[in-house]
Amino acid sequence: MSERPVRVRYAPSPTGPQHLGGVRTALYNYLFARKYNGTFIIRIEDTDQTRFVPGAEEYMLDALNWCGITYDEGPGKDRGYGPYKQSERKQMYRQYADQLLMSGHAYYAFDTANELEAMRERFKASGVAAAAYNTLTREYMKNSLVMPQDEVKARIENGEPYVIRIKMPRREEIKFHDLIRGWVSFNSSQLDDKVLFKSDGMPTYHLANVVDDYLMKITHVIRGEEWLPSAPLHVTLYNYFGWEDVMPQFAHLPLILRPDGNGKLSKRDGDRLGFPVFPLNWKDPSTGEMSIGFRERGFFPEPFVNMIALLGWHPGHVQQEIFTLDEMIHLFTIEHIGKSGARFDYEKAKWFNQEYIKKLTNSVLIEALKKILLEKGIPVPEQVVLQMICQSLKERCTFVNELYEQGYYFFEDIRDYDTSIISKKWNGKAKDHFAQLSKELASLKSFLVKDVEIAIHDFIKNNGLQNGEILPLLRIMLSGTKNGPAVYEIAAILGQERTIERMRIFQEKFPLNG
RNA sequence: GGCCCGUUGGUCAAGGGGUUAAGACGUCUCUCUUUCACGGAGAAAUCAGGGGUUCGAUUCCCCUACGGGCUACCA
Repeated sequence: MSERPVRVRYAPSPTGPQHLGGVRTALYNYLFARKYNGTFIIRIEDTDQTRFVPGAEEYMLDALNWCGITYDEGPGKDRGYGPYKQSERKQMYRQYADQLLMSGHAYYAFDTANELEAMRERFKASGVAAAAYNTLTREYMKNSLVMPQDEVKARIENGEPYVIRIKMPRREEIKFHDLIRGWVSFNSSQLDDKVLFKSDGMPTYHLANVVDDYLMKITHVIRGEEWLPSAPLHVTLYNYFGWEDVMPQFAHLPLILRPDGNGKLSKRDGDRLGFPVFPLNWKDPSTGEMSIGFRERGFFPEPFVNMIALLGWHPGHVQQEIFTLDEMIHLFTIEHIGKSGARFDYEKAKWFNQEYIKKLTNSVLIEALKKILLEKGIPVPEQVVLQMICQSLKERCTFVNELYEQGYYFFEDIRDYDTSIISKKWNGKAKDHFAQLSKELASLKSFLVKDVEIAIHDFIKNNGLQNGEILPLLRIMLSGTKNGPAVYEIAAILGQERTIERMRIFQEKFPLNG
């Protein structure tokens, strides 16, 4: 069976926006498929209509698209194995349930929700280990295993609601080899008779999943660790159907944990700690509540994907952390996926984005900056100026939007002045010096960074001054802030006219008490 | 509670019977720049605990502790 062409799938259910973990599962499937020239399939598992959230499916597709994770088969891309949405495959599942019914591996059950609840209470009270519908308890319940044939028939004909449950073997060891965890074994006596087919005519995840994986010729099931406990059920299903020889190999991924405290990462953590957990913005259709996405926060897809890939996977000996998608495809192996859950670290996530920005060509940044300015209705300076701004700011930015936030004074008037320097250094003597410096700057024929730098240095030297007497104040005059690029760069970007202008405005605003 | 999975610095992690136990993020120090950032040089910080096996365990086995997942007519 290892000779079968690799076919893997990412199978989300549209019950809400997918977060980091979902994207990572999709990514690993994608990397695996690409690495082995296989097929990456997306299948929508929407068998539970009650939990359906409008927009969730589109969101997932958009998010994957943003990440550059492309799929070969899936919604809108039928290659003969479709449809790829379980609600559209509804009619296909019943026959498989019937097959199990016929072979005695499944049975009808008529218990109501209340009766099930009562049973659980009863067994819990009597101290029975597993208060579940299982090999022990099923003979006390209302099902086709204990009812006379004609009663079963009558109930069904009367339109009484029923479910179809799997009949788990009594006491068998069920083991399978997990690509990440090695051999994992369960005793069937610990497992319960899960519902395969619901009273609403839809299969449950378990049935649909196994049937679809079989029909779609899936060779490797790469999914979250939360599925590990139900894997023996799936293995049993493969056995009951007689599909052992084409059973996919399993790989159960460790979970992504919250940065602090206990438990897995959730939307709440993002809200509480102030970072995104979703790839894109998500507006909850029922509450209208908006959650910020990595994209909107200023992440580029490349570093986002890079970061997420390394949360649980590492290429081994390789002394490298920044990878392109292609590099990851090349290096990816399931063997190098870790076994333990990884805590999400937003600081590290930011680092990936920052590294990416530092390596970005100015032209890409210029486009991004232009977009921001346009959105804000701010006049866009000429290309050379944008070029200079990006060049000076790129090493200071973690996110693109900081190009604007940190350098807003290039586009708009100074909002406020940092007074700590002013109160310390702005005095009568300084005022005289700056009046003089202003004149000298105004007389410059050329105002390139280098020209400004030379002029200022000469001025300082010729007047027997210290850098500290001029530079910090000039910086405040031109930008209002203590931080930022070299003053000469700021001046050159502003241009001669505006530089002089800002020096003048400053003197007006801070006339030294009268 | 039961079942299953896991445990190398604060975080991501490499390694794997004999090593000074990599690297990165973060933190701190110094340096560059009279700013911030970048860059450069350093520092602190790890094999959960206890038993085995072995000449020798971080590495293999068992137990305990801790963490996590599952325990629905949800996926």
